[in-house]
Amino acid sequence: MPTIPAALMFTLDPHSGIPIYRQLQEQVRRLVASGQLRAGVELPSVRDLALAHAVNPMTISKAYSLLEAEGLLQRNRGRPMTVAPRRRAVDPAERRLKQIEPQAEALVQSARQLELSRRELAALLDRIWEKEHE
Amino acid sequence: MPTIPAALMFTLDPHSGIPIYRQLQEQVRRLVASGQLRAGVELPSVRDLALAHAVNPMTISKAYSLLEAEGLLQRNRGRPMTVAPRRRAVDPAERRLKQIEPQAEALVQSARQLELSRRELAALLDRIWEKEHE
DNA sequence: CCATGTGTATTAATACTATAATACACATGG
DNA sequence: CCATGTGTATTATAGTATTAATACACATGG
Repeated sequence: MPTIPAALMFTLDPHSGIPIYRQLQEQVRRLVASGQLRAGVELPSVRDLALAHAVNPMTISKAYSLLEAEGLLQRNRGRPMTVAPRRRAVDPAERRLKQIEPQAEALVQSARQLELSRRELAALLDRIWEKEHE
Repeated sequence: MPTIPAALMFTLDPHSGIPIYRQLQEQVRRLVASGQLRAGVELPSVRDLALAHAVNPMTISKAYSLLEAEGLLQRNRGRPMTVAPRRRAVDPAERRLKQIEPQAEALVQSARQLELSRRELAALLDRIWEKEHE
């Protein structure tokens, strides 16, 4: 039996303006890319996730379906979704950096529009990094 | 006559998944907060912006209306929108940092889910910062 | 066998986003 | 005066996002 509710691996905010299914989709992508979700691992059930985050089950299912279409997840009839077997177990750092790049570019643009210095931005990120140390 | 098309102050991407009107809204907020758009300055016309970014004029108008409701912009019948008079000309760094915080938190979360190190993230941001040096 | 657990398909309803084509009220400069 | 420039209101259409309530097919453990 799972002692830690796996449904809490994810952060879903219905009020963030970003579609819920896409929040989930991107987080799964990252956890798989980093190997925190390895091939064969079962994902939280649609109903559990939906319940834990007060969201409609079909919204979760939509994310799962898209991830299956991407080849990241594998559907198993009557059984939980699993992480699909992959060529590489873990994406090399270069690929993972590529994945986060657009988000980083957007942040830099915001910082410049706010006329923050590079050091102010770096300090902010350090502070947040510490605050969320696991 | 304006030599530099002011419409290009903004970056609008219809395919980013973020509503266009909100992209514009947030960018204006930041430029005002930093004083790059000072009180009294006229904003690009709805039609110019719409044309320059291949977007519907009403989408721009929606952003302007929301910004006017926020008190950041001022409508002048028959005349271009202007930046509203403000108590402070420029937000102090603290307020500007507050404004970018959620975006920074999201980036840190992504980096952690990708199991990037703090230094890898910092290096990426430095690289992007240099690349977009004005 | 069957209760319980998977994910999914279906259909309906609602809200938000964006486009489109007009039309209007107002201000300004020639 | 009036062409031209503002922003806006209106109406309609389309696509997307989300919720909701069922129902189904399959797998597993007792």
